[in-house]
Amino acid sequence: MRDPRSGRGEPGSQCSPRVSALSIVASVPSMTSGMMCPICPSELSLELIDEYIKEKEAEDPPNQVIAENLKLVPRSTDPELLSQCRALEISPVNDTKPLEIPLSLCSHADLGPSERMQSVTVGVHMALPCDRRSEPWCIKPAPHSVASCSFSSLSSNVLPVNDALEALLLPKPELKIIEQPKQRGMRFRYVCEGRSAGSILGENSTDQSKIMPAIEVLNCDNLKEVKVMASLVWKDSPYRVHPHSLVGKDCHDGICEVTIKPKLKRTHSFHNLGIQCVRKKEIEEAVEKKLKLGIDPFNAGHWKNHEEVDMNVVRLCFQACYQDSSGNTETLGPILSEPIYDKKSTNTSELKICRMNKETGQCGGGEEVYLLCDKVQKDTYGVDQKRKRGLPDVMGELSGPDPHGIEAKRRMKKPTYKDHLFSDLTTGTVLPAFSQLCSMEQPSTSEFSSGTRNARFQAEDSFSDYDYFSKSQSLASYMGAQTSEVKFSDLNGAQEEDLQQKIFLDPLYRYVESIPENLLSSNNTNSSNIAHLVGSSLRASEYQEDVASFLPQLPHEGNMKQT
DNA sequence: TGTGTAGGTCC
DNA sequence: AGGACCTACAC
Repeated sequence: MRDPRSGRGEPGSQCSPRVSALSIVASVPSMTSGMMCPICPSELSLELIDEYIKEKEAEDPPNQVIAENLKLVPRSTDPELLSQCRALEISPVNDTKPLEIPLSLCSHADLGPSERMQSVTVGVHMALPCDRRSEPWCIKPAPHSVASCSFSSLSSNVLPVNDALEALLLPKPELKIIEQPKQRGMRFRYVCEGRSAGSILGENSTDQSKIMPAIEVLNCDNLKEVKVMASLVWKDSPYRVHPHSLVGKDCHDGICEVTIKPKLKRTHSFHNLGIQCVRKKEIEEAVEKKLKLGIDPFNAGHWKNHEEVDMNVVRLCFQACYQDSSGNTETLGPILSEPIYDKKSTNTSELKICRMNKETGQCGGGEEVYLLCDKVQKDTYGVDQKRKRGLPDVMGELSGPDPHGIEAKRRMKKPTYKDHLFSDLTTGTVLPAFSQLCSMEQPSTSEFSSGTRNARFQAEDSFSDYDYFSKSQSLASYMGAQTSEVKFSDLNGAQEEDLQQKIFLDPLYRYVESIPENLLSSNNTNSSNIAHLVGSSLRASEYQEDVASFLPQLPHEGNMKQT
């Protein structure tokens, strides 16, 4: 068999049609056992190809570059092969039209129909549009790149013909991100913090198993080495260079450079890659420095209004370069990771529930659960999605026809607010912020305005944004999937009207919905219909962290306390 | 001028 | 790693 790296093979052996920088079209109406493959080292066939190219060169001068660069060396005079090779046809090639080589001489007697046609169009290599000429991945595109550098570099003076054809027919190397960075959870660090900037984790990383962002270079088996560079760019187009820097292992000047030896390993995991942020007043200086070093993957250039840049989010940008078999430098990328958000920033970190007034609810519904949250965002992260789920518009109520909740109170009789707080002291944790509100009787949303200033602001934030509760979606989804139908009449003592009052925390409400009928028998008393949020023995601050762990155990009965 | 908040620093 | 603190700035 043919060695994919050396391009050497045994005459007469079978080989698969290769595709590479040129489009190779194998149109084989029929295969004859014992035929020779022109791609394998069958010198006579190469001679014929050479002759054919010369003919085409005469007919088609614009493709002269091909004929100049591709000169084939005859090595065989096998008459049988000669007759087969006469069937070879090569069409002229230009930037848009693929070179077609019918592989009618192949000895693939056992090829299926789908294997007889192979065609891949690979255009002109995308050179990086930047001015970092000193760096290998910043090569300006040639004015008239014809079917890539790897093709134009073919020269009989430099390469044996098999290598030349190998270069033509191998798939083009490709740069790929195989492990995206974790988007949230890492804090950008200032230089003044005098510490490591930590490590960007991979999206699949867990506490038990650390996984780092990783890239892979595909189709690079024949390459000695591939240099990979990572830098930081804006989250959005035009993906300008970001003032923040990558720091850590293999980093310098705000970028990270590593060398991959594909014969040993085609992948690279970026360990100890941190993000060091610059102060706002240092943005311009940082950007200038990078641009002077030629770090500008998308050639997005200079930008004057430094307020434009979002300092709380970056993308990793990967580029790679390698030398082909003729010594020409080829580039891969740039490719972009998913955005990485600064954990410290309120605007980009995940919402966190710091405190909640209770973790249990009446099965009859109609209760309110109050959450105090940290990292409440004022952009619209996740809001639209959750609003579509039909959660109540609490802030909207304040500007609605019943801002004080008087009409709402008149319509329903619900437990007093004190009841909410103290109805189940065995599990609920009444926290200071709420204790300031305890004297109020069942407040409507607007009544929070009459609380202490601190509590009011916390409450407003919490209520307006409680639906950010990131885990609630997965919880709600799970519960949605588990929901069994509950007839209102089955709920002992509960009125349909009560049930139709959605409580604030949607997952809890769905939880109530999901109560199996056998737990809602007429023997139950009103007070027994208490739905407990699983993990309610946790302090509220611990609750959020634990949601994920209890989700898989959520069959109804096991998570429902009867008190 | 008071207040809240984002940015930045310290521990 | 992440909370606390300080400061500058916007409103």
